[in-house]
Amino acid sequence: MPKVGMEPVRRQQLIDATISSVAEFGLQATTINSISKKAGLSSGIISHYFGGKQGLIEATVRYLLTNLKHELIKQVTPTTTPEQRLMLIIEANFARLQQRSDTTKTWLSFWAQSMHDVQLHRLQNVNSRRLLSNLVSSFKQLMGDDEAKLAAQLCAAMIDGLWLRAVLSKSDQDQFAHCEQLAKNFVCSLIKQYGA
Amino acid sequence: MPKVGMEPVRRQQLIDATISSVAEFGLQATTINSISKKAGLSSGIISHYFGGKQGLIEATVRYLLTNLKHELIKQVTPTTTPEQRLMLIIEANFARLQQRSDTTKTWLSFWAQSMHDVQLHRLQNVNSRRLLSNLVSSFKQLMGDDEAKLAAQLCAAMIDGLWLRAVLSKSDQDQFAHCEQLAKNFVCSLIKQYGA
DNA sequence: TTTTATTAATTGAACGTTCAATAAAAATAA
DNA sequence: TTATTTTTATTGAACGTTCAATTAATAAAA
Repeated sequence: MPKVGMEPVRRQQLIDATISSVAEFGLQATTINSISKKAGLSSGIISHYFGGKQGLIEATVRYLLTNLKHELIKQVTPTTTPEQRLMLIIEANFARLQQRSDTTKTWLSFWAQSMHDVQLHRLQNVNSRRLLSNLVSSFKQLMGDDEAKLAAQLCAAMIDGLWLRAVLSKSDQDQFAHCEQLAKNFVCSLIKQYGA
Repeated sequence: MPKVGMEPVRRQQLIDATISSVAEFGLQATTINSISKKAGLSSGIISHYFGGKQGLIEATVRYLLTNLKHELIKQVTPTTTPEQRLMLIIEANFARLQQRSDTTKTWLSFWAQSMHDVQLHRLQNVNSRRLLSNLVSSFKQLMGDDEAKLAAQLCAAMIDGLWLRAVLSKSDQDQFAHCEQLAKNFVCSLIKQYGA
């Protein structure tokens, strides 16, 4: 079996299997056995590539976060207007679901766990602050600094709130799309309200 | 030691200890030992009063939910205006923290777990729908039915979103109070926007 | 004494980690 | 090419730990 250069392949296999297992069973019931079984690999391989279960969990979170970041960056061009940029931010955040339906439950599990895990909390904070700073810089081009900060805070809360309630009520794709539209409309009303 | 009529006392002791343990260690690391130790009781008592760990977990969630409900009901009087009622709803929801600082982490843990636990998901849904229906009925007295439904959805998302982001960033009491004020201002702007 | 409340000890299953063994590919030598 | 050695990738059984649940014993109250 052994071919050279399997490392990146195996790492991705295990990360995918982790997302799948956490989505299906929850973080609590996710074991190295449930992961390795889904990956079609042995349990020992986890320690070999990630140093242990905890290392794999963290790598999985990092993967989800960088994915979210790239999802946004790849869409933005020099000609993107502030309004368009705000819409793209919303789309990227709701696409946490659209691209893979099983990632939503995973996000929620990791958020909860981040309250009791220093490493995960650090990663979570980076992500949360990036969303806010992206929003602030976009709003600042449309209104005063103070208004922009307020608008960004409300917008971030609205995105997370709509997303959270959709996940918790096990919404389908259509309901998610509806929430995404609500978030966009909300941004428009913020611009109208505070816009210079 | 044994006195008669200890059941309600012990039950509450164990529920309090569960909240405390989940807040400190997370749901994952909460064991019948960590709970019973915090309660100053033996681990066997959990099975005696709750049939097992799962029974205690569910009883704890039920306790938190009924508490939230009572928090709201006890404030509402026949003379409460719709605007006042909306403010009370927000206060009750943010008071999930104010009354006890360790309950916030507990809420988040239980939300995440509800994605993989049928019983918890049922309880969570009841609560989520009650918030929404409370909001809808209040808004309906201030605007048209369709506008009220929309306002309620946005308001529920804003409450949960602000609350979630405050919890995840480990905000202090002051920052929570600030978020509560943002939520109230948001309700006011909804009324101005859609109000008849 | 009988009942009720509680503890402390015990059980067996499940967990993450470790590690010696193995199997296949790659590299080298013939 | 073919044979041999070395490296890389992977396995799965064994180990020690931890957990929830159960059990028998104990202590106080009725």
